[in-house]
Amino acid sequence: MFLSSYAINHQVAKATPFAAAENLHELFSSQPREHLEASQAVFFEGDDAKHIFEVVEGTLRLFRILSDGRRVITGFLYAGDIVGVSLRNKYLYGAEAIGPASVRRISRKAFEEAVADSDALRPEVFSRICDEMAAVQDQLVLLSSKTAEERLCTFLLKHLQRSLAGGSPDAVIELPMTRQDMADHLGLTIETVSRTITKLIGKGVLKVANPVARHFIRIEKPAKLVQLSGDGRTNPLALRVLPCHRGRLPH
Amino acid sequence: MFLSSYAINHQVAKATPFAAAENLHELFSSQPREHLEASQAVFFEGDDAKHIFEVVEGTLRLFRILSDGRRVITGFLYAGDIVGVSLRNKYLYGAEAIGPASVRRISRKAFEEAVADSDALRPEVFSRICDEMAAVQDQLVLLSSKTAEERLCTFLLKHLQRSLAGGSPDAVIELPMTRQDMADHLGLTIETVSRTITKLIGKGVLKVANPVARHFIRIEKPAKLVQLSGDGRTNPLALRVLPCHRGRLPH
DNA sequence: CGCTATTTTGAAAGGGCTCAAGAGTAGTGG
DNA sequence: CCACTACTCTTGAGCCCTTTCAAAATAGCG
Repeated sequence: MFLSSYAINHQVAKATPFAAAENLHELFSSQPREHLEASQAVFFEGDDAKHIFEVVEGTLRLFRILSDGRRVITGFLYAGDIVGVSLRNKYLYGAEAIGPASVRRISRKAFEEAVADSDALRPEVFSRICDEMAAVQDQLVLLSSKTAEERLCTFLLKHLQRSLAGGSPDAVIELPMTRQDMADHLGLTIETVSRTITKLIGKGVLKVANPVARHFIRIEKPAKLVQLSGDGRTNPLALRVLPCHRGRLPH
Repeated sequence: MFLSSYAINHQVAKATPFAAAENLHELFSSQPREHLEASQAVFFEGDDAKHIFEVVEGTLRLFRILSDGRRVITGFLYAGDIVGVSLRNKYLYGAEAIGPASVRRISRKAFEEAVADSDALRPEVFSRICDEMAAVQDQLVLLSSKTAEERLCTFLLKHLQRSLAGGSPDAVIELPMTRQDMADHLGLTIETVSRTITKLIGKGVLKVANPVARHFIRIEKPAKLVQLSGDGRTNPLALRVLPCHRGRLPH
């Protein structure tokens, strides 16, 4: 597994004319699919950001490694996601496949030219950047002040929403990543993740969907999940009452 | 102080022609300055993002409030910074002045038109978005796996770099925000921030520059600060050896 | 079936948090 | 000039959640 973990070879991305593209997905559709095995890297942190990638199938993890070996997973990418837009010269993080996956790529140069030429593409690029920024901001809130249980529930909730938005009828979500991946993403240890999931099962909030497939989880009480996630915003108007809140409520 | 904490009145930003602007700063320079008192809000989280702001002087804090009153400061803005670019319909966070400050604003519409029309402005907008993204990513790493001391040192180091880049000859940095602000930004409590600073003074790393001005801090041992910040990246090549690092090093 | 990787569970330790009190620092007004 | 008040910051003690270290259980795969 580890032996196969080298960055996929950079193929020559021809400077084909992308002028006709109506949306970002179309921009990639003419490019060949590149297959990735489990744990195979797409690029590394610090590499020259020469390409933009679209995930065709599978899941990717974005990560940074600290000097002492600690790993931080800044996000996950799923089919349809695009990576590399909000970067300049170097990739800010590494990207690798969690399981079998495939991507398409186009060169940054071709991408930027296509976007500059197209009035249809620019809003979509902007929209994706905004989504990415919003996601990172949410993650920042999660890491800075949520408990282990709140982090897990927030994480599961996001996956549930993604699943439901994708047209899935029931509340079963797939978590293709390992517990360690979840831990590194949520700023916890693998043991705490495991314990917290056990606790949530004990509360009847969720259930492992099938003993055969541990990575499928059924949400039994979505409302409870929302409540435990700590995201229940107060009335927005209340935010105006005391502009300069402190870290905790006055008691 | 709290009584004055209402959002500044939205003045009519005339749709003046910004076509001639060579850079983003110029875009704002024709707009009137709006003065802010301490703790006065520029906008609130959830407000319609109708304007883009440039900080002229002073420091702003960007924050989000959780349902139970906890506050997360996602970042600080200093003179020359621009806020509101990477947002869509609503502001993702509130913004308020830490001390006396002033800003200029232009409407989002005028901003977008100017950027769309100018080949000079687009790269600058993109560049600022990338910087913002890089900053949030770094903050994410900080919150997800750094100790209190590492967080403080990282924070101080960033301010030191800003100060030195600004042409300041000595290693004295100004921290206009309160300890509570720092705590809410670093995911710590005010007590831990205070204790950690005391510890760093004990180690001889820093010193309160002047008893009169507690918000000025002199860095005595910059090298030590870097070391304690935990940011010492390993050789980038080493990152390629084991693509799938775990949360901690094998022992 | 046997090996390995992953996950779960247990017990103990530790870092940061909570609660509480004290020490500076500013501003106000007599 | 000093007392009074309000606010920020510091310091102390005990506790709790998460981590650490260790081992057992489970799943995956040849």
